[in-house]
Amino acid sequence: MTKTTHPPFAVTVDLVVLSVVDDELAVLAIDRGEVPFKGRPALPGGFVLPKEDLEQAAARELAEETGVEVQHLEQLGAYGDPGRDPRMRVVSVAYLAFAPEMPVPLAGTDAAAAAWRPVDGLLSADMAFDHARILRDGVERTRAKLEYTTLATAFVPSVFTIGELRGVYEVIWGMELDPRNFHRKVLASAGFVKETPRTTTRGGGRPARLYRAGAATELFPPIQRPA
Amino acid sequence: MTKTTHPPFAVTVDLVVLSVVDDELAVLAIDRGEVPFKGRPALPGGFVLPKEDLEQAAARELAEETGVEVQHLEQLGAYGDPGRDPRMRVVSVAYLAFAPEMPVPLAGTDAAAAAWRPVDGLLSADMAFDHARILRDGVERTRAKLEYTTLATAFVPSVFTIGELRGVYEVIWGMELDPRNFHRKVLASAGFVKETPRTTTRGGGRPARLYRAGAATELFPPIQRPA
DNA sequence: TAAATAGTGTCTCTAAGACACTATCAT
DNA sequence: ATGATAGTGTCTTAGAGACACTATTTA
Repeated sequence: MTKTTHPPFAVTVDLVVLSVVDDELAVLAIDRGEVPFKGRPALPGGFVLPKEDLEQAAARELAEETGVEVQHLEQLGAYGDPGRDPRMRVVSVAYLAFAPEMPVPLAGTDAAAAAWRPVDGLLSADMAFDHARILRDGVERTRAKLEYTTLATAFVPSVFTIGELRGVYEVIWGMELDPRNFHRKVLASAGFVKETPRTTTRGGGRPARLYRAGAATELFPPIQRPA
Repeated sequence: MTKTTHPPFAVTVDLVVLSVVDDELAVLAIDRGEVPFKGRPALPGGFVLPKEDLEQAAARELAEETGVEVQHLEQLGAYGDPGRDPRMRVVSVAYLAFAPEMPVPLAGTDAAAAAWRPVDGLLSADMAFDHARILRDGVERTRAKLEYTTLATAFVPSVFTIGELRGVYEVIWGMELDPRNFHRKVLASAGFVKETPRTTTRGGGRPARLYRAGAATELFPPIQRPA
């Protein structure tokens, strides 16, 4: 390190929390109540406190602003262009998380406007700061991770059918998958899903076997994304 | 964002610059001249200036501290545990870069000790701060990227043989690869390498055709890493 | 000559994609 | 019965890995 004096920065965390709602990829967003970017959609987030680590800060802000709790937070990257916040020099560390379809998040004390919003609509809207870029990066990472990890199970309830799991892939990849080949591939990927004795007819048609998430976190063989 | 006042942080960049030197994976490291961690090996890096973006800061620090210039810098992640620097709260954004085998870096004005050091040895040594963790993350990212990108060509001179390219994979993955299958796979991956009319006997044995890097950045089909 | 590396061909096996076919529900 | 979704089987083809074999150099 150089001996240059260290200019002061603010450090924040921002959260990209994704879910599949009504067959659309959705993200938790708030409407900004203050300038700058007043009234514009933004990702939840806030300042890191002096004694907490970055991931703790992300979990705290998520709970405070949206009432949502997630199992796993994954760092997406740091965003620090000068001028990304017009008030001061801010470096934001973005985190990525996933939630199954769930009721409207409990609006906390902080930002009553927290809600699931379709990602496509939000990316066409004018998001605050560089949040559109962060969101795009989060979606891209998510699409890639579906291929070689068991991430899809984070988007469905604890008990689910193969068809519902396929729906997650279809919504996030934005394409239809062959139900028969998908079925075979999921069962062939060791530890992806674990059979339960139960079935359901909630999708209509022949009753579908219900599964739980298996022990694996990496998929082998992967579920490849068609070109 | 919350309306909490924003505690002051210092923001730095750290660099993981990898190369293959003498058939070993090596990283640019300096020896710290000051407390804390005086005399211990560390990654090059330094404070981000008020008006520069993070990647610019990384490129500047790399040039200042080591005299090395690289074509491509890739963000590895943010490291911000409280206590990672005993002097103050510092969030460091780590960048990853690659260089072909080259002479000892020109020691700059700043840290005359900058040198290529074998990664294995450094990870056993006591690196300053959390630099061992950052280095490990950088190596892991590099191993993964060899599979599905043309990254390996960044480790060889502009003109190279398939055998030399295989050497990069073998050193970074720490395993031997079948020369015949590797050869076939490289040529089968469209745009990975571009034939030149020349050959060389610098490896001994039958003269090997020389290639340049091709136009592709992603490999299809990938060069899969054996289990 | 032997030893070394370069390069081609061939065989087997796995898995991806296309899709025929059967199974079991609701209406 | 029809239509929907679930699930199995079969065929073709791409690509991974094992490895026999040939080519061309240096010592």
